[in-house]
Amino acid sequence: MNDLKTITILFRATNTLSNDIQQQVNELGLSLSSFMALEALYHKGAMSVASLQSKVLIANSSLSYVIDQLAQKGYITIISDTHDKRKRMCSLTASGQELMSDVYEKHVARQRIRLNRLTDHEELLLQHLLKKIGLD
Amino acid sequence: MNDLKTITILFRATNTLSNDIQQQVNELGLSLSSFMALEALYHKGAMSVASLQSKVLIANSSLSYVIDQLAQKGYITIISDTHDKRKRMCSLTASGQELMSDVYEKHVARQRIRLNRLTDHEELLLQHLLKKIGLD
DNA sequence: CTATTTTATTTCGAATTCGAAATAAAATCA
DNA sequence: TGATTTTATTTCGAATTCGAAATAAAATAG
Repeated sequence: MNDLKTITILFRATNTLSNDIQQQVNELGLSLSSFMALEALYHKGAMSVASLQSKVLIANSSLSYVIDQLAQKGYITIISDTHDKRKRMCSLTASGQELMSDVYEKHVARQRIRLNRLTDHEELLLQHLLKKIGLD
Repeated sequence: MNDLKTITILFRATNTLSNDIQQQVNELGLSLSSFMALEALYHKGAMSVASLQSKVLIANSSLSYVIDQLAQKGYITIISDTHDKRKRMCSLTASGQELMSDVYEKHVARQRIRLNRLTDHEELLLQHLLKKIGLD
């Protein structure tokens, strides 16, 4: 192997999936980044901005903007940590919870249709191969 | 399988690779999009804006901006097609050619280091699996 | 205990990105 | 042919994104 065809195919696959998700979440008035932030909070519960950043893979300056948007829409609250005043904890509001419980199952169902083109064995294999090249 | 872990891993891997490439091409004063456009022209030769768009996977309005930047830097020329005046053909200038022949091999070498964590067989398998979920 | 370094986050300005509307030329239709 | 539709591309304004600098609090060092 001496070309970058794999990268082309990887980028193209990611583009297809993320466009599809983006289209869905845009109907909720959310960007993909915003949705991923909500998703992290929905599954892992309240966390600091830095923790959230490590989950959603966007620059810290961008994340400030994103969480500000989400707070303005009333989906999350951001409060300073009592013990470490540098930290600000993000958590879903009732409205954010409600949004995600309305929407998340449909999101999974829709994306699973695509992923189910693979057998369980193939899907695990794909995960394994992606992890190998995705580290660092 | 009933979760979206695969998508998380896919996005994370793509993020890692694209950040790495981005970092390299930023040193040349190029964005990832600009570099991908140059790459397409370098390998497939002159083509219309629409053809280029199908290769680089960015919105048409964004591509207008990108090729304008590249033209301003002197890496490409954009000329109207004589036969179909709607079309505008993009092609590398001598300077653009020179840039890519200086830089492309290093780019491949660097990315191959990462991809070579996989055997040839695994890499072909990864391509196969990604194509399955990447269609549409 | 003060000074320095590290960690957490935001602000700022600039670059990039997008969708929708606009423009213009080619193709098709009636 | 003239009218309409389709195709190719750009322009516009707004949203998102980033990197670098700024801010502020905690941790560490001397």
